Amino acid sequence: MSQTISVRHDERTTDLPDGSTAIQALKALEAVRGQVVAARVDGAAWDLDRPVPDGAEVEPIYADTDEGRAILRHSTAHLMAQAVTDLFPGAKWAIGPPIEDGFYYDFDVERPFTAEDLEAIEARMHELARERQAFVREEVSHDDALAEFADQPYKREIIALVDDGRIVSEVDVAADAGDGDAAPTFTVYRNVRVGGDGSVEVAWSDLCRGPHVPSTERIPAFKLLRSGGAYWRGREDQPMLQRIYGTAWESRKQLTAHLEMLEEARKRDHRRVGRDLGLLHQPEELGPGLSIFLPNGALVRKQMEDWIRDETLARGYLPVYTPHIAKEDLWQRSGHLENYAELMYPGMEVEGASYRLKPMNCPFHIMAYTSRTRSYRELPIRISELGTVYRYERSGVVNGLLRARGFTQDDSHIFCRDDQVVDEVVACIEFARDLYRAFGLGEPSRVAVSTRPEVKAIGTPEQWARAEKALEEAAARSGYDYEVDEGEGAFYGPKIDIHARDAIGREWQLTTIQVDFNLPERFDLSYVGEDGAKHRPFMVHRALFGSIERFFAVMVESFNGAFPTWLAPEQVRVVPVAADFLDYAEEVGATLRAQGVRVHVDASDDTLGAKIRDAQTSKIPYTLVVGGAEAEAGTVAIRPYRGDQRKDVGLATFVAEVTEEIAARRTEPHG
RNA sequence: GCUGGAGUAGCUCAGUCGGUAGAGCAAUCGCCUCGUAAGCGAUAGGUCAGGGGUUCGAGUCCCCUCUCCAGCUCCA
Repeated sequence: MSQTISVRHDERTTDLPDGSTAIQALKALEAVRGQVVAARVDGAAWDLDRPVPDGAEVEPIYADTDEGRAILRHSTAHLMAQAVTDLFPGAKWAIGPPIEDGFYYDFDVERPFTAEDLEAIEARMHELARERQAFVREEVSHDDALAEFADQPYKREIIALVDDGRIVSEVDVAADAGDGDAAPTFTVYRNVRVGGDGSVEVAWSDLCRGPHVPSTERIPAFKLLRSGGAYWRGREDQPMLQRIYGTAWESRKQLTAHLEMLEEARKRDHRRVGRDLGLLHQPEELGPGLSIFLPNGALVRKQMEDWIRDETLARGYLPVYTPHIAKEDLWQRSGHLENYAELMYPGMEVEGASYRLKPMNCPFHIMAYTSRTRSYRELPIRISELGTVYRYERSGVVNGLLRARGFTQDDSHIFCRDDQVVDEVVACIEFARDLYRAFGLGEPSRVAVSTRPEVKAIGTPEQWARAEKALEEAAARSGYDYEVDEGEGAFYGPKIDIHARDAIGREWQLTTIQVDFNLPERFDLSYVGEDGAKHRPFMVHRALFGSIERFFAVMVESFNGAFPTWLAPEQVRVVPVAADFLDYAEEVGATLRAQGVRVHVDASDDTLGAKIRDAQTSKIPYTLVVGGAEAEAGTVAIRPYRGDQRKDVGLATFVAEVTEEIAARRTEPHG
């Protein structure tokens, strides 16, 4: 055993007494440049107060990085669990990982938490934080871990799962594998009170892999957000626990900014904005998950639909229209009754036959394909439709337009040869990219390849492997970094899902592209090849908006109802300063209308201020104020929803500007 | 589907101890005719989500159902 150890950071090395901790090493190496919460030692996350081995490469983990925040949040989860244990004696605790923007911890308690409980827990957390409790890491044996958590059944279950080599979640498993064949070592983190006289008292302990911040006072800003039920290990056959969500940040400023973002998101809710701006109506009379697009909403939607119709035609897709229902036999043959029945509305008996509302459009597009013999010369055949489908979603999941029971997909099915699949999928990804750009969403935030589900998958493993390979190849060729979501594919084939972020940073799953080798077989699809023989085509399903309704909701929330001019239901509002100038206002309106601009002349007898306010709160891109001066000179005073007013602009100039902005489908206001 | 919370005018909300329903905005009508975010006045608007129960009496207390919200699960 040597008296000194050597540590290094970047190119520097230094010697320290044996037993030196990570923070001592970092300081000795002058490697600390900010608020450090933990270290990285030879690539592994490491507590600052944990001794480092000889020869270690040591790096700081800062609080203002994703990794640093995750550690901070994980520690905050422990703090919360300690507070819950204090306030709810007998509470059993399950797991408490960091998540995007926060953390949660699941508890088994006598009754669900109330809002008042959360306030009390948060208050207790602040008290505990002020006690400056140290997080102390301790390695314990398997048996000691079992004994220590004898009255914590969920912790014991985690230990058992580790024993079995099954991992619940990377974040929470406390075992340190890597000791070869030795029994796993478990780590326990103890929250320790240090008295003024140097006495120590263990306040709370949890089985946890860590690392943690050194002390509770190093948690600068946190807030509990909500509570709700959550199944143990996420499985419906398991007991329901009570989960508390919270958020924690490296500074009060960051916390405040995050809370403001949440409030902004709440205010932007498409159900609220949709009602305020007359876009949507969801009367109870229709039933859950069903919506009316009011005229303002319908005009926005029409622009979306026009865009996708024009683009699909331009890219060689062939339009079809298909019915909303079909005989049950069709759904039998497609496999939907076998694999998708729980999401389908029940049958309607008519003239001795049972009909079903369609949950998907594929069988209809297949009927379009099989309407006559197909030649290899025709492929790929891209059948396209805005197809409205109905899915009997479980009652708890329905959510406005984001999760509806009736919705419309910009659905296409591409029938192609084996050697065309990758090209077609790449073209779909590029199409989706163009769509996101056109609608102001920027670049995709996430591209994920979903593979064969463990349950409910049809087709052979070889077919799946081939289709998954094609999708991965296409994803790679598209140039985006992609992830693989194991087991998340559709029952008939693997898929690529594309996500995008909206104006306030939230991520949405929109586009889906799926390769299907199954339906072509079920429907015995074929084309005549160059060799005169029959061949089986592949099928690519794809919906770029995903659902028009969901994408519409994302548009509403991303733009907060203030649509770019080309999408806005009312593009220009003409406001006469007084009734005397109504004639000129009508003339301005007629001029714009003649150019296809959606314009409304405010002929009410409200005051000018009230009319301006109405136009502003309606988020109309341009308000034109006209009075004597404008009528005299043939000009308008322009008040854009965003940006500065411009007076004495010639009417012809404004018409030219606004029509150009609309034609170019700009997502940023002109000028 | 599961756990919890909530439903009062078109919207946002008040309604005390169980005593018979209220405001602002919106709407309608009238006055005002206005130069850049709310002029003034009047009128109308309710099966208090629906059903049942307790009570002399229920928006209020109890039960059931529906719908919505949050979370889980699921998903475009």
